[in-house]
Amino acid sequence: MKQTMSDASCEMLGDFFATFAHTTRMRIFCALQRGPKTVTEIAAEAGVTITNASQHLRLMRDRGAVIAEKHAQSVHYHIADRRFVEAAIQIREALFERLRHEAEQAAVRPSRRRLPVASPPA
Amino acid sequence: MKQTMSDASCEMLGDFFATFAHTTRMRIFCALQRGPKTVTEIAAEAGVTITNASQHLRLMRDRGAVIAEKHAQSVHYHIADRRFVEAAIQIREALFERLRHEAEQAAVRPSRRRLPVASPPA
DNA sequence: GCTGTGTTTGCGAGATTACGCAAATACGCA
DNA sequence: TGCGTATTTGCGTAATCTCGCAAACACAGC
Repeated sequence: MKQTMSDASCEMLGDFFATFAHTTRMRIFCALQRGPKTVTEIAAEAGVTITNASQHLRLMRDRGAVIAEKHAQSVHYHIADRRFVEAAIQIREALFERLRHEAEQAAVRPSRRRLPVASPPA
Repeated sequence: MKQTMSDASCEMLGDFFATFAHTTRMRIFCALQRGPKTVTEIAAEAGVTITNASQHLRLMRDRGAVIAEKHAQSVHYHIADRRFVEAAIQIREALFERLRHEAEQAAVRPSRRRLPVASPPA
C-alpha cells in the first residue's frame, strides 16, 4: 500500500472535493466569485431557501472554502483562497474540452456509444 | 439568480468534484498517477476489497475521470486527463499552505481557536 | 467444453447527507 | 426594553452513498 500521497493527504483532498461536490454549493461558490455576499443574497442567487444556504455555507466554512465576516446584522461570505477559483476554472475548461471531443467522436462514429470497457484495437 | 457559470456548469462541476469526494477514490486516483494498473493492483494499493475498488472505478469511469482498457483477462485503468492530476496537485499545495498558515496563527495567539464567525477588528 | 483467474453486478444493511419547518439567537434601532 | 431583520440551529424525514457477500460474467489455457 505504498503511495505518492499519504493517507492523510488523500483524506484531506477527499474532504476538500466533498466541499464542492454539490450543485448548490457549486452555485454558491460561483456566486461568490463576483465578490462577498450576504446569506440572503447567496440564497437568492443559488435559488434555495436561506436556511439551506446557511447550512451549505456552514459546511463550506468549516472546511475552509469560504470565510464569514459579520457586518452589523448581516454576515458577509467570501471565498477563502483565490486558487480555488483558478482550479475550478481550469477543471471546467478540461471538462468542456472533453465534452467537445466526445461530441466530435460521436459525429465520426454515431453507433459507438458508452461501452463499459474500451478495448484497444484488436 | 444570475450567475457567471450556468446551472449546467455548476451541476457538471459538482459531479466532477463528487467523483473525487471520497478517501478511497482519492487513493485510487493517487495510485493511478504512477501509471496504469489493474483492479487487483489498485485494490491492494488503496487497501480495499477488489469488489469495492471495482465499484469506485465504475463511478470514476462513468464520470470520465479514468479510462479502462482490457488486456487479456485483466482490465487496466488509467487517468483520463493529465490536467486532473495538475489540478489536484495545485489544490493540495493550497491546502498545505493554508495548514501552515493556520499553524503559524495558532502559534501567535494560542487561545484563539475555531470561532464560528470571524469578526472584523471592532 | 472445463477450469482458474480477474472483474463486474445485484442486492440488502448500515451510515451519511440533504432539506424544510419551527424555534432560537444576534444585532441594530427606537 | 421591545421590535424587526438577518442568520443559525434542532430535529425529523427522505434521499443518497458505501460496502460486503454471493453470484454472474469474461477470457486464456488446457
